[in-house]
Amino acid sequence: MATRTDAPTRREQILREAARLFAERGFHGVGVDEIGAAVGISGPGLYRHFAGKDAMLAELLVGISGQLLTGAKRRLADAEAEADGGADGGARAEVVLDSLIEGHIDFALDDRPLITLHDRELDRLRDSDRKMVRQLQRQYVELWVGVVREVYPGLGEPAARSAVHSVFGLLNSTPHLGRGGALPGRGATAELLHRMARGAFAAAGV
Amino acid sequence: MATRTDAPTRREQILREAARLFAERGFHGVGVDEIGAAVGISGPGLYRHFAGKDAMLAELLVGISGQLLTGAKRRLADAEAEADGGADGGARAEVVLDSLIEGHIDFALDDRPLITLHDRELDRLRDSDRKMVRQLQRQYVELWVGVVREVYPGLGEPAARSAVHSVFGLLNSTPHLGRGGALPGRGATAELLHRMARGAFAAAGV
DNA sequence: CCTTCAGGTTAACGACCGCTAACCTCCCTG
DNA sequence: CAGGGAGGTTAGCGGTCGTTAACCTGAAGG
Repeated sequence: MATRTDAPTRREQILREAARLFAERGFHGVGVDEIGAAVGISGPGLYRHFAGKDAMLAELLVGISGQLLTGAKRRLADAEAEADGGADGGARAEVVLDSLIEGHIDFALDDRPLITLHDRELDRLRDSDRKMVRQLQRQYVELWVGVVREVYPGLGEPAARSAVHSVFGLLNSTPHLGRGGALPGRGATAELLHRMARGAFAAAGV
Repeated sequence: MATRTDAPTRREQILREAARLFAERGFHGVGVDEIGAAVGISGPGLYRHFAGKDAMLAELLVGISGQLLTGAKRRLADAEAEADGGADGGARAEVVLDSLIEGHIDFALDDRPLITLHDRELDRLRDSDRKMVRQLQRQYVELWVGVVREVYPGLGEPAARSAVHSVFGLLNSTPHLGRGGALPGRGATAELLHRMARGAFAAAGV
């Protein structure tokens, strides 16, 4: 894993602050002057880095969806490679499912503003960008559905897809946990979410 | 139960359409002219019924929160009255929890736009309205937490609160189930969500 | 040393939006 | 039948917002 030690570029800085502001007050609720102020430059200076306000949102959403999908594919491939000796497909699927859940939880806990934007501001995109994001999201969902149905063969495809969407709703609830009296540490929260997700899937699978 | 057969008033009509539009494109993304057009009158005509755009959102959010809380209190009281003979508190708590889940699912399935607004546009309210909504939400959560801890005594209060928020995230995922390939009927969806919620709680409770 | 260019600045334009003002038109009622 | 209020209409004001234009500056490169 290539951990970055260099300073974030101005572009990345802008994207980070824009994501935070969009998540807090909504896309239309944030002005470009505010975004500029958040990174120390003023309003129209942003246009040296982005074509417009829409372009920032597009890059954020495409980036999120792509990152989620790429991570999931990697986890799937890792598990395949690791267990190429053992013939027990069911047990391998269980491991993959746990890995997918863990990855999604990491994302939901570390990038709450992005997780918020992800299912809130999709309709503010240009048609082409929105189609791109939707396609990435669909691939991500279908990857989960495949793994879930391997672990719970009794589950039909529509039910599995509904179950996956619902578990996403469960995992993406992390922004609501912030306000007042959450669990002590990040680890405990992650573990609780993981157990609940597995419990929900188990209950869905007959 | 007093089922209404009379036609909805203009006010209610406006609130319904406003809720739908706000949920689709966000509070700031909808103009008053659009809301007016959706009910057949034009722009400023709305001001005969509401003090302003903010007032519509406020009435919607306060109404939702109040309705959820009132329904939950009623279900709690009903269960207390119904089981005043049997001394088995644990079994009664189970029944109450099932009833709470059922009520929340009904709401999430029947009023998807409202459920969407409920956790998306809260920050667009005036301070006093926002405090009111937050208080109602908090009471609703605490009512759930009490019941959940009765069913799963091993669960600490912070964990129970987190679990409740997460299950809300699961149940409120219904807007995402609409797009393409959902389950056949409303009943099947409700049943699946119910099972998953119970499974999630069970997995949370050690 | 001159040029170039990345990355800023402020001023200002045009569009849009929430809201008010002024006016109109039924319908109900004494 | 007078009149008054409920519920509309259109015109327009004031403010905000995204975007562009024009200009400035400091550092790199030949």
